[in-house]
Amino acid sequence: MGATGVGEAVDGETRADRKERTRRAILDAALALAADSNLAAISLRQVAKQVGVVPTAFYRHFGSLELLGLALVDESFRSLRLMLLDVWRHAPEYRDFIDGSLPIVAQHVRDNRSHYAFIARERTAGPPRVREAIRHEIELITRELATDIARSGAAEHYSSTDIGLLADLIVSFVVTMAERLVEDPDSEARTLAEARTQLRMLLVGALSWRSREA
Amino acid sequence: MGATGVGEAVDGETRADRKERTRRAILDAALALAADSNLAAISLRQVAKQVGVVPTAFYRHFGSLELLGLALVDESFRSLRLMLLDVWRHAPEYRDFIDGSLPIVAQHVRDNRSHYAFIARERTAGPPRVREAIRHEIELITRELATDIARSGAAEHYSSTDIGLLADLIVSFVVTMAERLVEDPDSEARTLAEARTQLRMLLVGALSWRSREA
DNA sequence: CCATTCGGTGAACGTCTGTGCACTCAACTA
DNA sequence: TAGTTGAGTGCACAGACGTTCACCGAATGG
Repeated sequence: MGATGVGEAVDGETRADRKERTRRAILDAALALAADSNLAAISLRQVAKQVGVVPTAFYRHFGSLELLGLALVDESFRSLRLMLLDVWRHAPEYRDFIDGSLPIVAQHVRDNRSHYAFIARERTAGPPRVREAIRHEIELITRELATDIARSGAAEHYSSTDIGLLADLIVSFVVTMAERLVEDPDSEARTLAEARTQLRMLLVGALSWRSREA
Repeated sequence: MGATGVGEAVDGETRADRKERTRRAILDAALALAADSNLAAISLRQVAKQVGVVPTAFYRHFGSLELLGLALVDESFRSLRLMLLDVWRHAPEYRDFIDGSLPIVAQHVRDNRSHYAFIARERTAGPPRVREAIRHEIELITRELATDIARSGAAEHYSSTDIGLLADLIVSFVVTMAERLVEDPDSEARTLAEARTQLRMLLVGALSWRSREA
């Protein structure tokens, strides 16, 4: 609960190293503090205290809490995108796209719970610029999924517009699933099993659907 | 931006009436202030100032901002449930469940934007008790939809467990759609058109799906 | 080795926060 | 009509807030 203690000098540490270490401590502290409420409700002074540094030192790293938030969004999605590359690289070798992908996503949520919790909260309740950044990142992922679906030929009878809508449907669903995994980690197995069935309903169904005029 | 002005006496107004009027003003002020951030980020004093009342007067109506939040959840879902009764009462007379229901939901979101915005934010970022209250309300609605689907016989080959999952899938989707309508009211027509197609993909597909063993 | 850079310090400011307390005075009740 | 109730007041407090500024001292680089 107290200070993280970033103050002690470490041997053989360059000045840039140390700055990076403090920066990390600030990011982690903000992530931890926001977990009990949200970014807009925490204070620069709380973050500084948690890090074990004087309030004004904060400004050496971030101009404001909002900019810190944008850095956290960046960090979260950098990791998320690496995971998705993995999912998409491995997807073809699975008989079932669903059984292959969902557990990987769940694993990533488990390993990065605080980041996902941050995204889930700030996506709807964060400062406007943070919300916008998150929305944009999710949109990029949706587009990638759409081109991937098109390339896979799994939806040959879909118009490209409808492939986009299908991708959006899937991404929205996975976002909802991730929110639930974050909110109640103890029910991961059940949440995952249910999501598996639901995604099957959605896909088995959707793939029998045909694009038609508006 | 300034005070709402609840101070002036009104003729022929009972004491209870006046208390209720102030209570309403507090609820509205909190709703308006939270719109620019969220419940956990606003202060009792801001609310009081907005209402045009002294800070301590707040306590005559709510023990804390969190309890005020629970009252707003209650109010939001009371209205929402009335709307759903309407949807479900009228649903059978529409050739297409989707075309009948979605516009009614969209209309309700438009007419109660601040309440929906509040729910969308606090659902993931609110105080724990508020989050829990919202989660519970949504779960109740999901259950009602499930019994309604079962009663309609539209999913005869579904197990009751899977009907529950289908209902959850639909509710989650509509929640996502409502979030988007709130976030970007100007794109209502497009959002609605896309949601229509997506729900069709989901349902046309899902209804061709069959329950099987786990 | 000397000058510079810069992450972190500590005091100070004006403002805002939640909440306690004693109060008023119009609406209510008996 | 006399007495009670209770929504709203006004003041006061101690603490937290963001931000400013001059300052330090170790790592850095010429």
